[in-house]
Amino acid sequence: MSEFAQRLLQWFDRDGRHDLPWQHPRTPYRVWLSEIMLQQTQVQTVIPYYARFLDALPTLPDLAAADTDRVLALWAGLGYYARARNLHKAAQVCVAEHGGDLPADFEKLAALPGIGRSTAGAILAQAHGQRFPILDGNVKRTLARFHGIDGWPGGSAVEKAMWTLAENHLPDTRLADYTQAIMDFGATLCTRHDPACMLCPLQDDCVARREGRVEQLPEAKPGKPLPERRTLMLLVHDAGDRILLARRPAKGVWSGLWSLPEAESHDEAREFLSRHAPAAFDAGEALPLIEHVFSHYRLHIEPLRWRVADTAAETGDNNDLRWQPRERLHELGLPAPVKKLLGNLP
DNA sequence: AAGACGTGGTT
DNA sequence: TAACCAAGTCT
Repeated sequence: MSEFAQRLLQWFDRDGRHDLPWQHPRTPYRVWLSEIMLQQTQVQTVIPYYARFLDALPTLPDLAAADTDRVLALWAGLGYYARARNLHKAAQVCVAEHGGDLPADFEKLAALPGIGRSTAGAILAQAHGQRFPILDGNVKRTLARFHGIDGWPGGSAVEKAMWTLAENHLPDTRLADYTQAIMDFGATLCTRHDPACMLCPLQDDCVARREGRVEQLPEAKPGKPLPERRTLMLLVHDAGDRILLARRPAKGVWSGLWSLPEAESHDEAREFLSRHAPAAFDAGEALPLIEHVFSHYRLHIEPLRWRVADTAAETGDNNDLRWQPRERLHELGLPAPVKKLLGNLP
């Protein structure tokens, strides 16, 4: 076994994390769910979502049979909602084509929506002990430093080289532990800022350490200014404390979630109101502005509120609009700023 | 290849 | 506070 893997495994046995919720029991479904939730998301954030999700949908067939709105409600707040839609879809494919189980074959696994090369490797290694590498942010940071690799790891050339290195470092045994070990190593010791090099089992052979470039590697993604966008959010509620919600379109941000109806202008808002809540004829009450920051743009939200009589509680045959009782908002997935806005409503 | 896709915490 | 960061995948 390579010295690299040997040292990581020894470090893991003493200093790794052995009590994460998805480690006991380490079934394919539980590992899969954890890997999807953990994409671009930290352990501390995931844990409460993971527990709630698994409690509601304990098995893969449960997930496959669940209503989409229920799945999105369980995911709401975690972000990157395509993960939830793909998870749901993949579960249905597993039931339809793989006997209700996640396939234990790399090609079949990676063909499922939401499972890329790294996640497929993570599942096979952790749930089945198969010998596949992963290449997540932890591994990229570890390899960039250990080998002194320049360039942003998101670039294709650097990433390709790193896949090869990741593969070459794999041990012949203990693949589940090794996979967890290198993630724990990156997450708790070889951290982005202030890594604990003094405690590092690889410090003697680390190129970045030797060259004093630990804080400089890996190179950051080339930055760009955030574009700004704005929208009006129309908060219409009736005397029965029902709130008019609109389903987000299939394309774009928050797709599939339920949110407040939006308009680009006050004229457009007035037009929407005249169609769906004709009792609201005044200008609407301006609520405090909200600034919501995404990874790719900054959104300025101008919320406007109308109170209408409950006679307005009709949406006709429009499936993308509904009057939702306030006490049943938790049954639907709402975007974080919308959930916050409705939760803070006086 | 580069951008879309969330959110909350840290610096 | 603005910028950066965290267990990627899809198009």
